[in-house]
Amino acid sequence: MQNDVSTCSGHSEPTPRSRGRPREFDAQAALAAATRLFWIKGYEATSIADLTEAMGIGTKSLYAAFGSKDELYAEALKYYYTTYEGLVWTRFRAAPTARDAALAFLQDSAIAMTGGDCNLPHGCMATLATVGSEGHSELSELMRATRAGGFDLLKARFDRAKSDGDLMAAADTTNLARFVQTVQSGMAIRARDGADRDELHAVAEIALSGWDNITGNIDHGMQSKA
Amino acid sequence: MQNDVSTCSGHSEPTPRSRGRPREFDAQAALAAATRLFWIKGYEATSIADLTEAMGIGTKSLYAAFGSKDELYAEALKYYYTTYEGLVWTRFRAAPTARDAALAFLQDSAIAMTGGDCNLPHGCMATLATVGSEGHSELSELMRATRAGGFDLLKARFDRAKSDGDLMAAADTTNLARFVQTVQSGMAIRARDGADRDELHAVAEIALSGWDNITGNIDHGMQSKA
DNA sequence: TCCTTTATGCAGTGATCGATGCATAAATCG
DNA sequence: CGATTTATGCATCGATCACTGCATAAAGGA
Repeated sequence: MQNDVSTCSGHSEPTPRSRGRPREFDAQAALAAATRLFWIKGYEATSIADLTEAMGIGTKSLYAAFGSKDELYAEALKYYYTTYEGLVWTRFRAAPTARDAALAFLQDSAIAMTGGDCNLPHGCMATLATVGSEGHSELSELMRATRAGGFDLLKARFDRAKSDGDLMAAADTTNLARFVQTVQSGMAIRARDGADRDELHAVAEIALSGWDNITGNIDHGMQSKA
Repeated sequence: MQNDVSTCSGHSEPTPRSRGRPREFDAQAALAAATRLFWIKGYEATSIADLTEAMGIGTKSLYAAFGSKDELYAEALKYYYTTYEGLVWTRFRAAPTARDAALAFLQDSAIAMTGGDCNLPHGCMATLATVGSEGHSELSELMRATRAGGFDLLKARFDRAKSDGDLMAAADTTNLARFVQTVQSGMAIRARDGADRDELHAVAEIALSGWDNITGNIDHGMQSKA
């Protein structure tokens, strides 16, 4: 159900160029290699030399095909998202209730962040990427937007659940979505630190164990202190 | 027991050197400036030139006082921890129950990660630091150990709660501590992305809203799917 | 005062960073 | 076959990286 991953390979002719010497490498495969490297090491710690070696091409070909390191990173992030988003969001989309959706999202995140069914790098590229605050403002904003997209999906699903009668009208879907997003972000850090799949699954389970309390009486069931 | 924070200022003579030209700068203040810079920008994105400017000293003095960039970072991390750990763990230690302790930890983390009472950098230096996987293996391990220390404190407190009768004997304190740690890690990422204090407080509140379900019947209240 | 010790400022070390110039190779088009 | 267009390999660019050598300055001990 979650194998949209099939889109990751199978590109034979990306753009049939009419004239000039044909490209010697598979741009999709090279992008996949670059994506994996960025995913593992992050933007700043990945040098052009690292990339050319992993992609199996020279610097001239890299710049001819992708323009610059920043543009390559942006392409890699897009590739990452389109290739692997299904791992995390497919069951979420098919879930009948908001709670099932949230649980599926966190459970599948636990799987994806610990390598998926093949041995993907651990952790979430979009969540953990630093892309230093100074300079790279475009990339920094792109990352932020990518992360914000996850929040939007969660909140939209929870809002829909209100129409379905699945969630009470008083439920704070914004804070609910923020909470789920925060747990997933935390799982990314734990995965990077070596957490195994069982640990992350347990976290997902615990995170939603108070769902009824949360969605029912979020504002008067807790004594807010601050 | 917990207010070692007093050590952050008030150092007049760190080590009364007997001979030679005296140091012209305040090593503690310089370390504080370096810590702040590392905190904001991370290890890789902070250059020696950035550091010397922020610390107000030359490179020769920096290396004479701290040895290398790696050693300076290790000192900064120690300074960060000893100076600010009280912000997050003081109320935790004084809390009468495990639940109160966990809530205090998350609430105070929300405050600390959004600037505290003065304008500290947002996010958690120990959680968000990358310190690239390659090279820097010592620093990388130091960061991991620092993060693991938080888990140990949480788990120890929850284990103690079992003796107090505060938690049921069947409660899974390991997964409980991992969950709280994961939520706090996620808060660090949200804070770096611009989340305000109210949002993080709401997350803390929601995270513990299922406490009774978690601690009481963690293993049969949920249907484990994976 | 002279010697030793430590600290500082300036200039510069080799290494690596991201990115390019240039000559050449390989394709299509006329 | 030229002519044009695109791709690649090699050498290299200037900038910046973490870090140091050297001369000098400022302290204590004799």
